[in-house]
Amino acid sequence: MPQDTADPVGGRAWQRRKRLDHILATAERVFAEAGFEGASMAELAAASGLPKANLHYYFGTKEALYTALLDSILDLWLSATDSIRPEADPAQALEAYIRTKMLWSRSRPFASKVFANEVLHGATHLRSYLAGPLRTLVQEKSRVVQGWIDAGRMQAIDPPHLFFAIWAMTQTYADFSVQIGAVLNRPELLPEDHAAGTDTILQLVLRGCGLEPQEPLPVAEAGRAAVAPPRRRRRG
Amino acid sequence: MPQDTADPVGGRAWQRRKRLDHILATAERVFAEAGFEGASMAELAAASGLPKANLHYYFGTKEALYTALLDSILDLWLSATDSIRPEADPAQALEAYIRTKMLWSRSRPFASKVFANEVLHGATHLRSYLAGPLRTLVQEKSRVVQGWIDAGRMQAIDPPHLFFAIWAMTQTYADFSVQIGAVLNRPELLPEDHAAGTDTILQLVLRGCGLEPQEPLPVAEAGRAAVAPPRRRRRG
DNA sequence: GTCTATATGTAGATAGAC
DNA sequence: GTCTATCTACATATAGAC
Repeated sequence: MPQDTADPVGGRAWQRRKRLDHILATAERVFAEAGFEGASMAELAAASGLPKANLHYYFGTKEALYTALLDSILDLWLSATDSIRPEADPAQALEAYIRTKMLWSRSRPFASKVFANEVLHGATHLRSYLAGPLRTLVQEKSRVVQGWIDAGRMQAIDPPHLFFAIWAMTQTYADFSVQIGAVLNRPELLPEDHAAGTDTILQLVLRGCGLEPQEPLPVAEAGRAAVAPPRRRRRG
Repeated sequence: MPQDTADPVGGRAWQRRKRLDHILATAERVFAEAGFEGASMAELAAASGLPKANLHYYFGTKEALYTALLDSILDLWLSATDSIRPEADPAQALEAYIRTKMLWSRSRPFASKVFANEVLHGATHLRSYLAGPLRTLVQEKSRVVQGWIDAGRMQAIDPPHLFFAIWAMTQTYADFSVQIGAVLNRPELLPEDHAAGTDTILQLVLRGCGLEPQEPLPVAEAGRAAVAPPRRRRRG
């Protein structure tokens, strides 16, 4: 479609950006489902409704498209730990972090899968990110957690490994959703499955860190996994 | 495949099996690092020191080789939950399960990665396994855990989601070892990293399920308070 | 900017000598 | 059983008309 010549409000740049975003959004899904090698430019073109040549026009190579996609995902990734600050309440901060991560597993499962696939296969395109910004972030947030421990505000635990555990537990609801769905006997995960997962992770992390759940929620019995047997309250 | 007539000690069949195992062992590493699509028959042949044509002679197609590899991994997978039996002590049973899974992440990281890659990309070759034997196993073991909960022997928790959490936390030390290594600033994970991970996971799961760690380390410090921070080293 | 037609490499798979 | 040489298909990437 031909572009107009008058462009008073940045219409052209805007249209270009819109197409780039459209291609990236499509690529996120396709690369998530097939991996980098498994996805072909023909498949990406078909999925985005464009001829192959257009993808090359916009991104040059398949690898450039892929790294552009990774970059757009990383922008999102680093901002999740905002709640973990020295002055925050440990239980509230960890709960907010876990809920944020679980929300992403539900809303951006393809982004999570692309990231997982890249790390799984050696993180060739992510080495500098992992050893740079991510490592720095973990060090910084680990000092915050260690500060809480030293102040007697929570049980001692190895902070970096606590983060590894939280990442693993939350991202598994995106990366391994096929497995979880098969075990729960569902074609795909339901919101209540994510809710049950969130509750489970919160219990493990908060109790595991000596942080009793704030106050048993009045509606805590709602939203359990359908496959799970009914839950009794406490022992005794 | 032509069978020989004279085979007094099974030498030929044994040699054949030995070669198959050699190819599968090599394929486990190559498929783990590159994924199914990313690995080529030429690469597999080079890695196993055989001509390409031999791989085709033994397995027919690349996909047949891959599914044979998956089968050999699944054989291993289902046996880890043996410690979870009704009459067992919940803390000991869960600890044994977690230690077994962590041991596999250390000793068979490639197997874990192949499995992870397959699930990540839709589990095309694993659907019947996930919805069949695995689902059955989880249901069975979930009943055991629910029995412990109903008997007041542990804190209430959603059993299937507890298993998802344990799988995620333990397998991340194989599947995402590159990320963990980068954050910990190591070229590859050390035994002590796995040990620290095991301790962290055990703490989260056992305390999270209301199961105090069995016996505090014999390193004195009499009453290790539940929430107190015993972490600080000797001060002076 | 867009898209058809095509160049060029490499993949999986096999034929056939040994 | 083993391995070299080769076939066919499809991958990425591009040339060049519009």
